[in-house]
Amino acid sequence: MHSEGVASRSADPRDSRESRNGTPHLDAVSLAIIEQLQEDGRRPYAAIGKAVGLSEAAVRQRVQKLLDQGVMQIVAVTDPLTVGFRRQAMVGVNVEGSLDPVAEALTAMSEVEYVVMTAGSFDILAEVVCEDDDHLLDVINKRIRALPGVRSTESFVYLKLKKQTYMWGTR
Amino acid sequence: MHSEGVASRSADPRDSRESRNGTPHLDAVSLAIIEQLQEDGRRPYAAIGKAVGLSEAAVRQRVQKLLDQGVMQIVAVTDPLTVGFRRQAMVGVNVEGSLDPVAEALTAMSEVEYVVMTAGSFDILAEVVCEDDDHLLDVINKRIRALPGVRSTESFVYLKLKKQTYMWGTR
DNA sequence: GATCCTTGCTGCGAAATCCGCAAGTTCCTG
DNA sequence: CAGGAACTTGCGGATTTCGCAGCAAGGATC
Repeated sequence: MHSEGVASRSADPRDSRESRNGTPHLDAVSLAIIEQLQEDGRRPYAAIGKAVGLSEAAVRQRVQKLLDQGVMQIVAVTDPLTVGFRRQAMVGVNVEGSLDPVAEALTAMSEVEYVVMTAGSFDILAEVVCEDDDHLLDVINKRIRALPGVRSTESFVYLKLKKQTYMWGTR
Repeated sequence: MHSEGVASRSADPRDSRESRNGTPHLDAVSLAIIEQLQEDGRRPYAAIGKAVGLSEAAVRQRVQKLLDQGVMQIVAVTDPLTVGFRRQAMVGVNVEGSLDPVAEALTAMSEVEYVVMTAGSFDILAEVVCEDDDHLLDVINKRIRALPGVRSTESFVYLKLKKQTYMWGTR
């Protein structure tokens, strides 16, 4: 009952509650704004406002807030291959002891694009982006396996990237 | 000798050659433009031009071409959790027969964000983004495992996303 | 080597957008 | 009821975007 439509005047951008990790919930209007910017990160505020039923100024304020809160970022994304990174791999890591130090160390590596803790036969999955085979080998064998707490790793070298989307909420 | 500096007038944006898959190579200036837009996808062309040593119009043309060619896209990216997708998983898939049909089928699913063919103990890795446990269960057990050619799957449910970057080339 | 053609860059107005601000309204909360 | 938050409308001025004409460099052709 707190939002009878996308253009409802009483919609609260933060939707009162907060989720467990402290990140704010988003109402339908902010979702719609994000979807607009997922289609085109440079779309003008007025056009977004027309699409979601808000004034240009309001959209501007919302976008700024979403960016400040870190809920969303507007960036250029590329196919790594095109930009000169020819070897990528997903690395499954098994850890003994606490996961956090290992995850932190992985996060600190510039070659590591993606770090996620998982349930399953790996404790951590990390995506590595490298310039060539030597570089990849170096990162996996010399740096990741050398981290204290790392019991074992398994690598999945990328052969072909088939899909890469950034369209959460746009379906 | 075809590029003695970032601001060189004779730098060829396509760098003459093409890579094996037909995607054009990028010269240093285009790389620099991409880096600027990776920091802020809405940065004005004039500011980028100042940073990379090009006129505003030239930057505009280059960016447009990069977008048209599909080398880069400017989009809003979010943490899926914040946008209401509470369950994510990486799914390793083993296939009997040819990989392509399976990869295509995965690519066609809206819940699948990421599909990559790999070397290693999985043939394909797919990242799945779902709203809740039921949704995730449905996608993995009913839809992915049901695909013809899928021999087995193994799931890694995400517990915590530690890092997510889009900064290829920005190091 | 002269010519043609393509590509990329510059420079420049005109149009559109962004940005900050102020006043007024509505709704919710303490 | 007072206070706060969010939105709207309206407004200029600064900035940015956009389209176009002109020019220079490089390659291809004859």
